[in-house]
Amino acid sequence: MVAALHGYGLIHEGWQALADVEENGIHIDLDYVETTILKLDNRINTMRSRLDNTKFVKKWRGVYGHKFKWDSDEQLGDMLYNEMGLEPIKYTNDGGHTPSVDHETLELLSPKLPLLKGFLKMRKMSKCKDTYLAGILRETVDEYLHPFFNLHTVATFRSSSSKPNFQNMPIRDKMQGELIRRAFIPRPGRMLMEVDYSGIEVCIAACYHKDPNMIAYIKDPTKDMHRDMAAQCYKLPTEEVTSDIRYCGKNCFVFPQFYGDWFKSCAGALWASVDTRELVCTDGTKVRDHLGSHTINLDTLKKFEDHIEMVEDDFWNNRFAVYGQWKEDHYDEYLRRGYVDIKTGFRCGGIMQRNDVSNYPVQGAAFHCLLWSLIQVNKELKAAGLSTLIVGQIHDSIVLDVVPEELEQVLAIVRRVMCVEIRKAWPWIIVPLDVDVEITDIDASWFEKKKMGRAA
DNA sequence: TGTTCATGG
DNA sequence: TATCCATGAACA
Repeated sequence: MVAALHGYGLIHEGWQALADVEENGIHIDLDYVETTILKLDNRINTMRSRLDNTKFVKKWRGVYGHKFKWDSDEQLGDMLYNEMGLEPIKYTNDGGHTPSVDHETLELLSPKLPLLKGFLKMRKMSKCKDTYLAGILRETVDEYLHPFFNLHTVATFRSSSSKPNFQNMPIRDKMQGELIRRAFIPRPGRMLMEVDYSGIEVCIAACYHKDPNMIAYIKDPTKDMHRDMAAQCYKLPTEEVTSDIRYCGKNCFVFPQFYGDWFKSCAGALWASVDTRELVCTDGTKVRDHLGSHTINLDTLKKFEDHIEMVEDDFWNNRFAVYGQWKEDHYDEYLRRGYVDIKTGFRCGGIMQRNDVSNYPVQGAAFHCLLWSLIQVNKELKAAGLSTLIVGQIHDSIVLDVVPEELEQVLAIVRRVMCVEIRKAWPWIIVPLDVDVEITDIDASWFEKKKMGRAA
């Protein structure tokens, strides 16, 4: 019943389905947006007055006079590194000429200059006000926001979103997530639901390289790659790995390695996280003390780098040797042919960096799983005469505005299409695909979404 | 117009 | 040889 879509057809039907999504639009609490902009404006002004009384800002104003600007990174860097004589920690991407003033840097400098914490808070508030709330307000018409979902802008054949970008609304920072996502509400009497593919890029990568150990990790629910890698990186037994420690293994080692990072960079990030996240084992031991207890091998960053170099070697030449070999073979194939193909019917050509050659086909095909599903779900919702609507899409997730009475039927459609039908249409998907579902109460905002149990 | 920073997957 | 893909605001 579900026809296989390929290449052009996928984009054509995807574009039609996303046009429906754009037309549907998402409901916005306009009163909330307007009052929150005013509130943030006041808070930012209050913070600025407070900072105006500090020696640092007085000096800054003295140096720059009428050219003083709160948001000038160049002026801030000049004050910190020239006027105050602070030691640069890292540099911007211009060949080592400009010392950075980004969040990580200011955080590290804040013990010497506590008011920098105020600048960091101000930046977060300004971002919320000027990028997100202002964008939502500017683009909202009659209480509905209609972000664009483009299929023609991205090198990997992923989608993008603009005016406003619906795909980078804050969520990692809880305060910012709440400020912005409270603006997104369901249509009256309805609920917002978000369905996302779990670990889709890892699953799709496995369809290319077919590494048996990776496939085992995906198929066996008792196995956990990120937990195991965190344990190996921090030299811990797996029972001592907390969700915080696992998070560091995932985001400081596993994903960077997949994208082509190398051990020195990973070691630095893993090492720094021990302190910045104050990692503590299940049994209460501090990870810093645990690493210190291995003084013979791990008492310095250099020794830790050596350790992570061995972990990296084991990762690519032992644990995921087939994956590692695929990366090499795949790159050689690109050098011979001058292009790489995506399993969903697209060709990436031209001059590509080594990492791009293995990353593009995975990123593209992973998104196409979401796109294929969105097309089918959209069709089935219409065919069944349901009033539930798709109102957004974020690379590996679909956002729906759900009529409560239709919830069970919608869930059945979504799960069948996303986990079952897609594998019939695309037999090259050789691992199971799973979804996570989050949903709000009736009339509750996007911020208040909660995980939904499998039973429901 | 290009750079830096901040936000997401 | 050295972390992938985006959008967007402010500044110079």
